[in-house]
Amino acid sequence: MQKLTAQRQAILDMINRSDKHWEADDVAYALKEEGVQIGIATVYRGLAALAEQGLIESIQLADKKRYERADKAHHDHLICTDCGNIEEFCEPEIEALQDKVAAERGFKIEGHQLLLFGLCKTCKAGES
Amino acid sequence: MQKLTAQRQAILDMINRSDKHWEADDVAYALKEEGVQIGIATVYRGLAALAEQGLIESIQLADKKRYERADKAHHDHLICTDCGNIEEFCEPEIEALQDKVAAERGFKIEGHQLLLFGLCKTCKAGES
DNA sequence: ATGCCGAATGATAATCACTATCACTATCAT
DNA sequence: ATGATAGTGATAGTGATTATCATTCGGCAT
Ligand SMILES: [Mn+2]
Ligand SMILES: [Mn+2]
Ligand SMILES: [Zn+2]
Ligand SMILES: [Zn+2]
Repeated sequence: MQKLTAQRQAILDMINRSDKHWEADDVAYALKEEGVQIGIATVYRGLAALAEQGLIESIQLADKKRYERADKAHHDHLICTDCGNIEEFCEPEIEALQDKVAAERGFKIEGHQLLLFGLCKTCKAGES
Repeated sequence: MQKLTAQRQAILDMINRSDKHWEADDVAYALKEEGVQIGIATVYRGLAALAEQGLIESIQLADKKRYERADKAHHDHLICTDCGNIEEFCEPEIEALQDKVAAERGFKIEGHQLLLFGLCKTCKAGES
């Protein structure tokens, strides 16, 4: 079974003290910054282990995974294709409709991913 | 500008004559099967070019891209985590709510991706 | 305290989908 | 024909992630 080692605790603390959506490299770099020595493979394994235990959340973007705190209510994401900023939103009506769609087909939902791509307010304002 | 070469026409025909969600390898293999010789890089480039021209649709799954016919109305996907089967659904109310969420934030939507993961009817029935 | 065992670590090799490079070819306009 | 432009295909490279493997750590039974 999974252990909460010093390295994993350091990763968990790092993620828990911000609202960022972290990628593995970011975590490794930030830990190195504050003097925690940890191999990149250990970061990947730690993130996977913590997510599996529900101590952090993971979201799958196009190419890479991001991790965030697990102590927030469920939400989905708006991703700015210009600056990369990620906003969060919660829309219970959408979730309910997803359940309806699945129920109609005899499909048992285990999870979902809703990503809205486009321009955030700031980037939209600065368009040519 | 983009040309509709013989290779790209072959890719397009292959995709248009089925309802599958193709990955690049599948297309390359199927073409080889029917005697069309085409390099894998050309398949990747052809798929990207056809999608850019709107002649086929692309969806981004966790790790790899899939391509499908473009002559269907917009829809999202239910993905069986057991057998890999992909079902389609269309739910205008969800699309409308997405627009509402974005509008509230001054976010300009350029695209979205909604994936529902879980067990299809068949796989749900055969669970232990 | 000592030894054992499963899990974790970290350096590094490997994987996998995809993209870049590059020499060559096909197409089209003059 | 000539040149410009885009495409092709073999292959090398990329980047995120995972596998390998020798070494180390953390309990726990003796
Ligand atoms: Mn989030
Ligand atoms: Mn589809
Ligand atoms: Zn932005
Ligand atoms: Zn299934």
